[in-house]
Amino acid sequence: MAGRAQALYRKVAADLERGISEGAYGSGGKLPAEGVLAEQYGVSRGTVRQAMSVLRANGFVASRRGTRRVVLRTSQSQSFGELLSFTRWARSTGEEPGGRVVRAVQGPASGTESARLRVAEGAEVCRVLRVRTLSGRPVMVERTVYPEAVGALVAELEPDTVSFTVRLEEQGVLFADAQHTIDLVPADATDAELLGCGEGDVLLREQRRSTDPAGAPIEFSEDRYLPGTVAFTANSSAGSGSLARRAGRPSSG
Amino acid sequence: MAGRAQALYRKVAADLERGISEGAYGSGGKLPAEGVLAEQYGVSRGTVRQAMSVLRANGFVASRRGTRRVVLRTSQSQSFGELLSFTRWARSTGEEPGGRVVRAVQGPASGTESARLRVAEGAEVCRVLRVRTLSGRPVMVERTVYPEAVGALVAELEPDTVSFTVRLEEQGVLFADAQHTIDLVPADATDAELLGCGEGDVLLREQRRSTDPAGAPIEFSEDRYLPGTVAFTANSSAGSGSLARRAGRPSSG
DNA sequence: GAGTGGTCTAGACCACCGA
DNA sequence: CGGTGGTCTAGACCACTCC
Repeated sequence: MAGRAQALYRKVAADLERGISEGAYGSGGKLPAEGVLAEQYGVSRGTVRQAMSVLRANGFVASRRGTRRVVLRTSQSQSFGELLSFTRWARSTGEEPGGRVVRAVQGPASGTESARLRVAEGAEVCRVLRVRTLSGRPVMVERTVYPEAVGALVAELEPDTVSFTVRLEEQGVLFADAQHTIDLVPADATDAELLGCGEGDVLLREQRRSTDPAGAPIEFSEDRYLPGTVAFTANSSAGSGSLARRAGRPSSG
Repeated sequence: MAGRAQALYRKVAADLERGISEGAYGSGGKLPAEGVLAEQYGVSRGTVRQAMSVLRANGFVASRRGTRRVVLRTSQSQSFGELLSFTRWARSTGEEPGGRVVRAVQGPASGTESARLRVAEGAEVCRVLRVRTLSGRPVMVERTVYPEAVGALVAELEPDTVSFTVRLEEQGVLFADAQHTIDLVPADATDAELLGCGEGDVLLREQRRSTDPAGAPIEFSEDRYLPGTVAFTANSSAGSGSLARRAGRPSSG
């Protein structure tokens, strides 16, 4: 009963998510019991529970012993790809994304870089500085470091390539996991010039370390957004929250 | 084999997390196979997999078919309580937390408030404005709205109560899930006065809607931090990411 | 007490990775 | 080709909620 293009439990989860976002159960409404859903979909209770764990992780339902699951929110969820790719995100919001490479250099990894990319200190890495635009308006400055193997692919891309992420995926680079840190940082001279703001103005910073299915780092990126251009959302639960709060500036750049 | 204070899979997960953070497998190292762990802990493979799903959700391991799981990070993870409670968070970082109620009023819920707390429009809600301090230094302004039942408990707390969250939990209010939005917002006159910054200065905003195990909203809070005082971290994966990116100011306050 | 979700087991087959 | 994780099933017992 395995070996399908898409796992059964993912189809069930997707179907339930569709139902929820279409308001089939209402906001705060109750989902059918596991047993009922199992029969409806013709699957075992275990498969229904696997689907439910996806919905729970995405913040759609609350669940506890003794009562049926309750709808927590009805909005659609965003995909992993839209989180990693500025281009995909922009398009999903109806905006026209753009990007321009300001600088791309190769060189030996610093101590910080080698730790973040898990390569030997002094190993060659590829650094790219880009401005990202929405409908021509600069909104974000992106500083990305790639390990040598990925950097070789990046180096072959045209400077005006809109989405590096999409191109890398086409080359077989798979993004599987990412760790993010979100905080504030004052704009430096480069940020100010590229974004058209004042030096020292506060920007929203997202640092991101993406890894492939084998756990090997693909990129480390530091993105700085102008105020009012972006918001991040997350869900957390007592069982296992992915979101956490840290003190001050953990790795000020 | 059920009916324990803590589920077996949670003990296994906690034990593995401890091993990982103590470097027993190294950074980027491989974990033992599921079958091996099942035998070691004397549990079934299903229980080991449940434990692994916790580790995966918390960003500790990457996993794929064909090879053993790989350690992604070795740092300790924060608890759900430390995410929701400013006080617990501050103490976990070695700081001395403080809080002062600036204003606490009751009144009919606005349209926005009623939607956020899932109460009828015009239903009584309790609004609290507080300054939060670290070692006496103001770092955050907190605007929280409680539904009437919770507000009644809050109203009985002393104004200098350090942690409302902890006191509410003592009264039997259980926090089970939360949805968060993180973005930037300019300081208004109140923020500026309470935080000692300029009006219009950019602050980091976290909006949070917490619900109990039944899915009923407990609070809606809007917290505004001074730059350099806080950072949020999150993990996401292709399977089911809890983090997402949204456009502009989704619900500007 | 009936209904429901939480936990655990045992076993099966498959897809994938790497030697 | 053996080892490993991914998926699915069937069944069991328990804790909890609500009537």
